[in-house]
Amino acid sequence: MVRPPCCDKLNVKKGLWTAEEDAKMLAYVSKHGTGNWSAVPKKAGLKRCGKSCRLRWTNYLRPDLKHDSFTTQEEELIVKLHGAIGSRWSIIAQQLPGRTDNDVKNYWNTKLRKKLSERGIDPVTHKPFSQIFADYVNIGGGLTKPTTRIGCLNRDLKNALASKTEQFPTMVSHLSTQATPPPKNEPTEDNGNPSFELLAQLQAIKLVTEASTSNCTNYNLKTAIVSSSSSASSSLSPSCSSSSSSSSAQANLAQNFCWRDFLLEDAFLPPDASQEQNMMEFHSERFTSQMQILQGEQKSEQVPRFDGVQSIQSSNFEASSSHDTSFVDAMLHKDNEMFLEFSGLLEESIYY
DNA sequence: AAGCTAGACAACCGCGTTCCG
DNA sequence: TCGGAACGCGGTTGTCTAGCT
Repeated sequence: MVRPPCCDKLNVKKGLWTAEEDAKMLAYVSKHGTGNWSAVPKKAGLKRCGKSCRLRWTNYLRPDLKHDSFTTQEEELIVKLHGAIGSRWSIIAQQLPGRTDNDVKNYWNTKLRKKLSERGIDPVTHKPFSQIFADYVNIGGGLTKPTTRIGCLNRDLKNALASKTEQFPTMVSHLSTQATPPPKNEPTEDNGNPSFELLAQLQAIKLVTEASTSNCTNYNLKTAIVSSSSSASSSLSPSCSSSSSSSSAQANLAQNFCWRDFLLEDAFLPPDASQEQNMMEFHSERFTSQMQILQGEQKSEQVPRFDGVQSIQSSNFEASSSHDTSFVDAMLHKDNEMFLEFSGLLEESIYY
């Protein structure tokens, strides 16, 4: 890869920042503000690349950052949002004032993932492991190529399987003999469904936060959106809403999409929802305004609006249950389609 | 006391997107 | 319209530290 010009110098310093460097950085920003990071090292007298300066500022030096540990409310919000939109750390961090995407990401990777696993919940799908096991057993008999399925199981689940050997000896043994690593490009943190757009993601977050303020926390709204959002276009910028090529696809998806297919029982309920009231109301308001802006943009561009809120509220919401078509089923269906379409390629990669 | 290990977190890397001349 | 630079994001790696043997 070609290094950015600002990072091209051999004498650029790497590694941890010293207090002296921090002081220089702070002095520079307080005087000139942020922006044009490539010029910052020179102007601030730092032997760092601009990228490193920006990172240090955004992740550590910014005065509005919290440096204390995460609260229970923050923790629960992260879990809910991760369930709703996957590992979109920057978006999640926006809902946590004073936290950066790096903070949230690190906290998730070091604490929350483990915590969920210990509670018997798969941190990727946010479903109880037992349910995933049940799904697997249910579908297992009809599979012609079980090795294509196991790739869907993420490493947390596999780890959990390892620890559950006593409870599920037959299945674990089955998996251990048939498991093959997923293809390099196979998404493991999301579900591989076709893209939905930023709007759907924002609506997902709104639903999550609003659900937490009301009494309907029994519904796993977050998981409902996983399928629509976590494999959305890699770009979350508003421009993707204006993409003409995606508009028709978006309309089709909106027509064919059924939230019910992805609704599950809530796997992670806050111990005391009332504690979150203020925080959730705050986030809900923020999202309402964000939504209004986005919806305004969409109207002006004549892009069909996918109204996930209405979809859920109107008819399908009350029908959600874990015995409906599940997230795992949807993944497997997609997997089947891909296999049929690229059978030659997949055969090669699976049976090596 | 020394060595080892795991956890926490800071920082880097690579890549996609956006901006701008 | 195009190409390069800048920016932003998510995944990964590196470093430090506390606890254990």
